[in-house]
Amino acid sequence: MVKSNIQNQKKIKNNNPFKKIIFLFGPTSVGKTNLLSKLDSNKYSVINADSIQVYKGLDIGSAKVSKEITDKIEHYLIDILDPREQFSVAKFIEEADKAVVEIVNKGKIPIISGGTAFYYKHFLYGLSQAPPSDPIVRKRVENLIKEKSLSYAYNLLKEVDLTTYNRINENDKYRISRALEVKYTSGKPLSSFDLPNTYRHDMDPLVIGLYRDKDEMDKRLKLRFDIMMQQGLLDEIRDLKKNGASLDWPGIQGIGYKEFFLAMRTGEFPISKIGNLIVHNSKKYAKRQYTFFKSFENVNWICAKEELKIVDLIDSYSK
RNA sequence: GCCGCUUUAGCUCAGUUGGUAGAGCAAAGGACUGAAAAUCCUUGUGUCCCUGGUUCAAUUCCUGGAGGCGGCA
Repeated sequence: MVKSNIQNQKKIKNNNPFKKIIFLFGPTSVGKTNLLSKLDSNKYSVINADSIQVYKGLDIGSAKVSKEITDKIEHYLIDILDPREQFSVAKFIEEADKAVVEIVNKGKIPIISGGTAFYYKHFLYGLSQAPPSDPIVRKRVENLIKEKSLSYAYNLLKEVDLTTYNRINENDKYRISRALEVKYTSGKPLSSFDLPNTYRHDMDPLVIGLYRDKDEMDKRLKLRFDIMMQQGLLDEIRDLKKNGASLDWPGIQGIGYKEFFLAMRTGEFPISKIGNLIVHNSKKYAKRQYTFFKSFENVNWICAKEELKIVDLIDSYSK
């Protein structure tokens, strides 16, 4: 009995679909998509880890992988949600887990690639046991802040969760809201839920971080906007508008969309100005991504220009 | 040509009743507990346009000059 249990465990371990898994991350516009298109589609499939590219109809502004590339190499978690629906890390992990199993069952190796560092982190380590967001409670907290004030909410947090209160800043509305929300839905403070600090599923991943020089990044981001315009970004925005899209749609929070919808709200201003803003916001975003990625462990940092080196690394890991 | 306003951080501008100065944006760095393309934090020495004068002390007051903006010719 005991023996067969051990054997069983061993069997599971050996067949662990999560054992071999590749992470290819880097900031927006660094050249992830181009690299993926160079890989052997019989050996690899891609799982998208980008919080905006999951949305249908947000193609050009999100710099989504083209149909050509998804035809060439299989992609998961692209176009899975309507832009008015809320995606989340939890959904990402759930869907990505399913995709991993599916890919491995096909005899291929999964590559998780995209720019959302938050998703990687929790895919690797898992989430805490804290309750998921409850829209009703979230709304309640939001109203509380509106009626009283943020500092009132912050002081409330001090009463119910001193650890979290000390950890987050008094102006961080986002996190103050979430911390209160957890308290109200579970009755327990957010800080009572520990964050895991080991990899899930006994993963032994290959983690590749792509980078590029600042000047080059800036040039690429600027060029990318021009290409988006050529591809018909304005038509895409117009279609979205026609379908009722607005700033409160989760998908419209994406850079390349929110700037247009903001401009529509505050009164028209020139496309060139919107373009400059989009490029500027993308630069700031890229910087935040680097900062987050730099905090990750076991990363093989490689310049995105060294394509051969990267492909070799992936192939030798996959043997 | 005359009159008025103006010149201070990379940009837009505060300010100092004379004791060499500070906001926003930009830039750089950082954080990240179920919304993360989100949210937030830290970092400000700069010939205070130039020149001469008054003064213990001038970016500040006065003289002259240069640039910008506006008005009148």
